[in-house]
Amino acid sequence: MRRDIFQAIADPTRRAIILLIAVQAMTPNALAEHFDTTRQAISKHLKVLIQCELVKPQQQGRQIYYQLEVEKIDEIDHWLRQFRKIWESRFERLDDLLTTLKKQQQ
Amino acid sequence: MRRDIFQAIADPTRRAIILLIAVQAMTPNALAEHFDTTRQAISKHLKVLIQCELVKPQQQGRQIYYQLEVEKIDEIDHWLRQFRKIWESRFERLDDLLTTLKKQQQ
DNA sequence: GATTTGGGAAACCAGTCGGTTGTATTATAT
DNA sequence: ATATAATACAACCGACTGGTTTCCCAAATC
Repeated sequence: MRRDIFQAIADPTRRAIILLIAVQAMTPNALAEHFDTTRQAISKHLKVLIQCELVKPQQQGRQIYYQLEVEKIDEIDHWLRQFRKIWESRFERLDDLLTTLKKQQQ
Repeated sequence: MRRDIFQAIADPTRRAIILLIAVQAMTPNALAEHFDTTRQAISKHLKVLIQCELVKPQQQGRQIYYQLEVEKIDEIDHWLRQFRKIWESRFERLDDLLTTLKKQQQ
């Protein structure tokens, strides 16, 4: 299944998970305590975050600490920068954007 | 229905729409030409974008030009800044720990 | 006034999502 | 060796998503 970071951060629970593990790596149980859902639901969210490489599991005994892959957050930044670049030069070169978009779709 | 900007930009077609109208306001028909879907599908995407105030319709005769509400994009930036603040303060805490350890060695 | 054109709204469909419950697996503790 | 704890995995469910098709409305054109 195709996962991308924008889909990953679309869910508010996942955004909260990201902020939590930004402070320190955490286990599913520890994370679940901060939410009003089951541990299994959190596990599913973590699975999504792993699939788009935002998060990395680190086994430690029978516990699994999930830690953030910070660099991945830059992909959001990248899109924002692309957007701002377009916005700032919005009166020039619509054609350039169109060819860029076409390439990205391929 | 509760809409938020993160859900809005989760869809790749909507992200492309945002980039397109960042250059200039466009009508649904004009937008649809750039995608492999029907005008109605694009209209639905625009509806989502309107609901979370990323886009504003502007009637002009029987055509409706959709234009971007740029400031709204800042909400993404805001979350990123919040995230980075947390991430950086994590290292500050590490620094504190390290200086504490250093003091203890002296 | 009839026709065409730009666009919205509704009904429908298959696929996905976020959640639950239940079961399986593995590491620690007794 | 057995019990317990931490977690994954699978099946299921209702809600939502992105898409299509069909229909309707209003503005422009003839």
